[in-house]
Amino acid sequence: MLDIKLIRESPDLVRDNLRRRADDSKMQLLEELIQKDQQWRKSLERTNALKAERNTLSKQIAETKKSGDDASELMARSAQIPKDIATFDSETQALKTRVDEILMSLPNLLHESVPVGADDTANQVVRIWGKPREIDFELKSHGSIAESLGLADFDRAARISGAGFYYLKGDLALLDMALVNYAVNFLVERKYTLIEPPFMMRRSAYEGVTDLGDFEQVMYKIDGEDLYLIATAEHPMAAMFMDEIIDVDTLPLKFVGFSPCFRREIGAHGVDTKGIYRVHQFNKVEQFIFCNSDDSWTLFEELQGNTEAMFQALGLPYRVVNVCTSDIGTLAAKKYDIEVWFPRQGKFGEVTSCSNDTDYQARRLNIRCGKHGSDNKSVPHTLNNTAIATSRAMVAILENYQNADGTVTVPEVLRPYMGGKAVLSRP
RNA sequence: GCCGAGGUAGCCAAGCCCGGUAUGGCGCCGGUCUCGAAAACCGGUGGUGUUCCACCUCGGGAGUUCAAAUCUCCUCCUCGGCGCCA
Repeated sequence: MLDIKLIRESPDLVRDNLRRRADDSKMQLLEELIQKDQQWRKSLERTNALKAERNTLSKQIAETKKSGDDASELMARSAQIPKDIATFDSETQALKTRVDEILMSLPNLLHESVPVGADDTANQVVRIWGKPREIDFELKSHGSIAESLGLADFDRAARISGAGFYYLKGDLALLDMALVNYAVNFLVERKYTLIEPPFMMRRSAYEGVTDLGDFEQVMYKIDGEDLYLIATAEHPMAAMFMDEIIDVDTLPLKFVGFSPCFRREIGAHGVDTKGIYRVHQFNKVEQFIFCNSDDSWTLFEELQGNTEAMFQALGLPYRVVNVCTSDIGTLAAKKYDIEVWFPRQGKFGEVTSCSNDTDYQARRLNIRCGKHGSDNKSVPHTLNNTAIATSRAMVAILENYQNADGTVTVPEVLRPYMGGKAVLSRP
């Protein structure tokens, strides 16, 4: 959520920023917001004047009665006011409701370095790390590797849960847990506090952490309950301090969360996406930070550095892209994606996403920072980055580390988490 | 799921029966004092607006009333007990 004061004081700054997204409907909403906000303030003023009159009369009545005099004339005058107040009040509230509604639907201000573009081809490559292995045999897709080794069962999963689900078996299930443990240990060593969050959230909390469109497109709702399955551990970590004031001396708060992630939308199917590339459920280790506004750009690079260090240790070639205006979404001011090399598809694919949401997400959640009782409270910045989403990471490992004989080598850093195992083998 | 008790400012409480517009303590911020700190004392410490002023705020909503934290109804949430349970 944007600061309404910023919109009042510097509407052109907001307009110019929004123009970069080339979204006419949002621009119209902004203009409506500016207009309705002015009307709301006028309406509020009139309503308040009436309430002031009522309060004054009320006080006089109380005093008159206390001194034993007759207050019936004052009471008769006062009796007219509530009707007028009710009329003005409902008008004021209607305007305010609309103002808030628009405010919730406007996107964050973009950082100046975000590239402008109409689709993801405009994403800007920031750097490339590593070189794809030279492979002189016919590459298999991750799904057929896993199936032929007996390490995954997609058909039975589809029968009992539908497409987009999976059974992982034996060493592949172990690899999943190894990736989680590796990422958690890596970040705990760097002083991030491990969080195991709730896997479901109420709507009121969820509206603060994400785009309203996600409710229709992405999230699973529990039937008959006000509960949604989380799409990422980012969400419960962000909402953790909803409606609170964080003691400024404790910032920055650095967390590493672990959770399964549930998502309805899985997109296109195909021979290379059969398996665990696009799924309704996957495990993910996620980084999250609350910090002072001055520190967020430094910490943004720290989060990105953490994840790159892990993918380097895993020996997976990747590139980093600066995500463009059409692809960045509503919350982030800037976003880096890591795209790992998928040899079978012969292209880079997204495996992590690092966002600086500046004060936008915290304001939606009504989180402030400062000292209790002091005047200078402000809105903290929030940042999030994937550490490792195990599903995509496993696809990358299966494809990049596959051998001519159909086996898969285990990346060295993961072996301590797999009982020293160097090769994935049939159960 | 059933029964009970609760929800008041950053935290803890009072006020509710009997309606008259938010009371105290802790914490925190500022000041006095001090070489500095502690203590003590003084002031401040929810939100909004056109900020010397006014309005709103006692979980949320509706109602009664000139006037609601207080009375009535609805609703949400939390805690405790029972039930179920890894």
